[in-house]
Amino acid sequence: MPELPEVETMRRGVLPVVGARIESVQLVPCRRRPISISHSVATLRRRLVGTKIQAVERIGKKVVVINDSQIRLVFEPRMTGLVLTSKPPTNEHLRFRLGLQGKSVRELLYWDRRGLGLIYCLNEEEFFSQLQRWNLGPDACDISCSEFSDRLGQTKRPIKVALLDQSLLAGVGNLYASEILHRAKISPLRPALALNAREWKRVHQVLREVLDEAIEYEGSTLADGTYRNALNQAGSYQNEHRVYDREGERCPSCRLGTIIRIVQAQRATFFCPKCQSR
DNA sequence: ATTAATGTTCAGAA
DNA sequence: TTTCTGAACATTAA
Repeated sequence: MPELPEVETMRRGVLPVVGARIESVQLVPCRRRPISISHSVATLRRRLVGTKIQAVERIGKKVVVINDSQIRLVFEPRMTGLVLTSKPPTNEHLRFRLGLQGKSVRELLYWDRRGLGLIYCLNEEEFFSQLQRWNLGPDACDISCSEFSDRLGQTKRPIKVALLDQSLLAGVGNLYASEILHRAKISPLRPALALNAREWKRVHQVLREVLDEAIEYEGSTLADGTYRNALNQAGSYQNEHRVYDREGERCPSCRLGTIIRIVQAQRATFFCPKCQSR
């Protein structure tokens, strides 16, 4: 599920690799299909071994490791991927490993249970052309209110679906979209272009509140327990969810309605029909 | 024991 | 042009 808060937690968790020298690159042998990599392992080795890690950044829901020759190693965890610096949840689904030297951290690992994630190793030119292909909107953590409403307010798709469109806004996923709309008291079914300025302001404000809080709590670890931080510890924001996966429970906000689950764009949406009636 | 559902993304179709 | 559908894969709940 890694959405912005989980990916940001991963990024912060692996920051201690900055300054380390890359000693080895390993596509971990695994009886399942190997994880998708943009180039051959030989190319990765040529581009990475012997270089020093300069920075770890986040772009939308991806973690970007940059070395001192401006090669970017990009991890896209999709559904169940994790970037860690210590023991993964299981050895079985360990997919990729960087051996490190010179810092307290000895390795950077990529683990992925379902294996839907991707790893890219890109030089500057490749990175910027890939950036264009990704076509990501502004990051949900620092978009301004006017940019937010300008970009999302153009479509007649439901606001919940618009929030998930990474080309409009980067970082929000299925879980946080429901949480944000509940706090803003906006129905997920409303066409995005039908929101007025006051409503946009409210959604923009709670967007920041929810994401900042979720980062503070180190993300949400759902029932399947997949998501962990870089030290393989569960997040705790799931305890703060007001609607996500709480079908049938009393609405914690108005205390009158009951949380329901609907499907929009083939994804589960949770909301309170009482206080999110419009 | 099947079947549906799970956080994401994208190609290809409508 | 915009929006919808299904698939990639592994695991669990019904």
